Amino acid sequence: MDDPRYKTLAYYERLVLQIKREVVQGVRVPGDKLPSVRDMAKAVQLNPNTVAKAYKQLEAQGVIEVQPGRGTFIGAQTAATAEEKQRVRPAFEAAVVSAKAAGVTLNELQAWLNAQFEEGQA
Amino acid sequence: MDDPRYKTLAYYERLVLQIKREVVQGVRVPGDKLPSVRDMAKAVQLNPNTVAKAYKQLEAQGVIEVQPGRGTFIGAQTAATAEEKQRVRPAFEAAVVSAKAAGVTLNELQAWLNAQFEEGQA
DNA sequence: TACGTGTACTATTATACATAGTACACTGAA
DNA sequence: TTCAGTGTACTATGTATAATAGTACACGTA
Repeated sequence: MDDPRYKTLAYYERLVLQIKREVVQGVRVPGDKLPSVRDMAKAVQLNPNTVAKAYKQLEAQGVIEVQPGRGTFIGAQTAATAEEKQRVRPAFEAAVVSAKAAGVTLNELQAWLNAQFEEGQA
Repeated sequence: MDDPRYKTLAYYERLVLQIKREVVQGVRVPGDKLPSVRDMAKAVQLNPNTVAKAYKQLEAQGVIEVQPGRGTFIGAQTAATAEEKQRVRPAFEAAVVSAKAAGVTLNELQAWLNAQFEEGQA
């Protein structure tokens, strides 16, 4: 969250992705408390409303849980429901199509995919 | 290109993805001539400028080739350069992270990935 | 009570998207 | 040369989203 524009993702989208990465990599584990909207806003140099927007989206996707009056916490990593798969799959397939159109091979994509999951084991 | 908003992708982005799909699936092969900006605009019910924006992006990514005064053609599918990999990989990894955070397993993502490449063989 | 929490609301500014219309430079064929 | 077709460039307008600022509310805990 430093430069004027990242050209691809909005601020709140970048924050959403960053928190997802930390959860996936085990940096944040279920039950961990996230900084408050105001504290996170100071930490990442954003407006509290922008952070709230990111939190709201993460909650809608089941990544975090909001306990009114207490704060927000990392949710338990449950298996994906059919609805969640239906939400995530188009974006995944679009990324695959773009990569394939650019000339990336299946073997290479498999390597990228496995690398992402090996990170989580560490 | 039918409804008011697809909620995720802009019109020109959807057109870019659609043409990539057709190239990846073999519906359009290298050397094929794409409809002109004006004809495609009529076909997909969009403004010629919006189609031109999609064509421009496809050309920048090496998917199509513009021959001034003649038209646009599907380019030869070459191996991905280091720059192209660097452009495509972040989007792929972001999709993987979101899927993993939603609870999608590695096996399932591998299946989705393989399915996309099996389509191209048909 | 007092405090911290997420949330809701209005308002403003800036950017991107999509449209419309016009014009230009280029190529190939009549 | 002339003409049609091509991609491209430009200005302009209306809309939608993003990000900001500021204020206020309902909730749960110490």
